[in-house]
Amino acid sequence: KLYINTKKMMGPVPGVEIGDLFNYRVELDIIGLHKPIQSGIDFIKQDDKIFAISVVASGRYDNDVVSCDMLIYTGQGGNVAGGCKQLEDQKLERGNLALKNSIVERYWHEPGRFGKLIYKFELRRVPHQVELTRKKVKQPK
Amino acid sequence: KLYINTKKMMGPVPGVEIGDLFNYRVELDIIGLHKPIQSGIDFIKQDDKIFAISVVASGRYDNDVVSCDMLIYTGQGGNVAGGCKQLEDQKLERGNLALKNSIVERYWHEPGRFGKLIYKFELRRVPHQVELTRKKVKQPK
DNA sequence: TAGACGTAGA
DNA sequence: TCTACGTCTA
Repeated sequence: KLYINTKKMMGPVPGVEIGDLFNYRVELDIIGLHKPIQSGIDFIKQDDKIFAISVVASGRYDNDVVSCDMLIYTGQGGNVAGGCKQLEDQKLERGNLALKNSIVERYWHEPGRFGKLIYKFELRRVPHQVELTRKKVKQPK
Repeated sequence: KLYINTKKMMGPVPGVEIGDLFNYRVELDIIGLHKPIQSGIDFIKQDDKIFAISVVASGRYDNDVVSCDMLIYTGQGGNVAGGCKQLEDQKLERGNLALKNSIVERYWHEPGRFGKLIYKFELRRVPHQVELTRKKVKQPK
């Protein structure tokens, strides 16, 4: 059972369970799981500081799933409009800064495919989190 | 009253009246008024030739409303991904070619703001078409 | 695979 | 105003 959430908040989203599958980003927006329509990192401001509350890894970026418990998440920024090419170094701002301030085990930056700096964030599964079970979902045409 | 149309066709779309207002491009898609989600020119292929069946002028391009009966519609192409900058000459292909093949009074090309060629298409209202009456619509937040 | 008059939020 | 792990069709 899903609820409609319009406000951003930290912590789990009521009605969403581990393994839930979605077809479109706007679905995440509607149920409040991840509000940005395109951006991969959602964050909120608290006490003049920003904190990440959710990330999306849809496969568009070169993330690295080290194990079922660890994900190396690629930072944002530096891309030309429309994506594809890294034209500038990524900076520790916006989503990248929010990740640093909150849920990240460790982070660093390294040169990417086009020689520009890319931030990497090591995300770890919550200890003893219930096991992921992929639910079947009807795919669009 | 609106109908759901899934097939592209020439001519008027049942249920759509002159002056109807829409908030989102996807609405045009759903009712079959204009299928492309982003592209401004929709077209179909007939007898190995493409013909334009609808255009969208949402204000993003530098169109020129000469009068309530004439619109100078800007062609497509040459833009960097994400829009904004004209990097190459537009070509007489895709939507531009489709417009040339169908509903256009006359067309030409000229250098745009960035010195690259831009196609212009003169569109004229159907003679004695019923007058446009803007309908009130509730705007999103 | 690339092109396209998108969309919402910071 | 600019960014952003979109989304569809040709």
